[in-house]
Amino acid sequence: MPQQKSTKLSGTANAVLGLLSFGEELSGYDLKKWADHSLSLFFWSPASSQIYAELRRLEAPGYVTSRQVPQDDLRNKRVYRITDAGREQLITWLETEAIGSPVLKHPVLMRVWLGHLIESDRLREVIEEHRDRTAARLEDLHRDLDIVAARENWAYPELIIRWSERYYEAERDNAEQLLRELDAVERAPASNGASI
Amino acid sequence: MPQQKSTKLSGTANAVLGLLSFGEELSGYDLKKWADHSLSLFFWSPASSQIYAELRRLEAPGYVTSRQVPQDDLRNKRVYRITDAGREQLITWLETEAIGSPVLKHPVLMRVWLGHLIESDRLREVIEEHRDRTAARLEDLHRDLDIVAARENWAYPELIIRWSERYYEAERDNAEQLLRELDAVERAPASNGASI
DNA sequence: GGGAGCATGTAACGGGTTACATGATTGG
DNA sequence: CCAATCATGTAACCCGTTACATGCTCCC
Repeated sequence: MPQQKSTKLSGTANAVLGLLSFGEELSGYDLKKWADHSLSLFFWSPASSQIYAELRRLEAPGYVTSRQVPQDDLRNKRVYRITDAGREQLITWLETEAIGSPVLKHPVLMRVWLGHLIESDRLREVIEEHRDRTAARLEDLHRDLDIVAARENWAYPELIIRWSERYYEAERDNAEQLLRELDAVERAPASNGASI
Repeated sequence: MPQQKSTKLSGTANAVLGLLSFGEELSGYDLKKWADHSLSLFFWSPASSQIYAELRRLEAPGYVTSRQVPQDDLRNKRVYRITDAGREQLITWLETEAIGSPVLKHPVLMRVWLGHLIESDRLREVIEEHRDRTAARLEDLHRDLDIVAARENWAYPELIIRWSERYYEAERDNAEQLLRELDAVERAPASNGASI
């Protein structure tokens, strides 16, 4: 086994390893979809092209193994499985990697922040859309919960989904509250000079 | 004025322009600190080196102007001010740039997700630390609110801080709830096989 | 005297995205 | 038959970080 000096893996590489750490054999394609539903809740969902790249990067030092799956059709499909070395690498990463503070990139709030440059009806519209998308996402999430809860050994992912439900509820409520406060600001005695 | 074809600005460049859109003359150094307190709430805080780079990139097409400020000492300080063209650019960006969904990068949740690879006491510790840091951050934020509320024309940034307060409160409560659910999971009839 | 903060950068690097390419199968 | 989905990648590019360099001044 080619156990060369581990050239430090990126966060994304470890995230992919994490996806595989639940024990299933998955293809790059599977991983992408899987990532869209789980990873995206607290990390982000890497582009498919990167997932394939990471898989190759993980296979070289032996953190994953792959095999070609014979399909009934002519398509070729390659599935990956985590190795003991891979699991160990992931554990070490979790232990040693510094835990930074959460980072939020929120395009809607960016617009609110720059509210003095946006027509106020448009701003309200953006927030309302966000609130509605959040509510919709919440329903999807609830469906995911049922799926995950049915599985054995998925207690921790279930906690993530429960957490995310609370998170999205708060997001929805915060948007609602924001709309109320926006009303107050805009009917206030012209304190915001540059406002449109 | 060198109004060349605008080579599309990055999100960060527009964020810096946003910081300047409140009308003050600011140095790169100021902008960095300013960003740490406001931008970081809903975007992220760029490295200082990048702020300086963006400023140069913004000055070339005339979105900002700068002037050297004579100090009493020998240090040289350059302050930047947004131009009309800059304000227009920012407005256009806000109107045309697609509003993506929020992205959250949350190292603590990543650990929860991979709870089956972490010693359970350690996991609990990580969450508790996160809860406490969040609570501390909440107090800082409350101080920022007073500062911003005292200013004229800062109604929108004030909304952001209010939103962030609610956000951090939810984060703190979610962490607390997570700890309770973690108890339940770990005293449960061994459903999580690979657990340590 | 020395450390913290002020102030501005450069160079190298890597990580990740977008856009594109290819081709097969399934379902309406 | 056409769109959607399955499935895997390559190449170009940019964005942003890290690490470093420089030198001042204020305050203990």
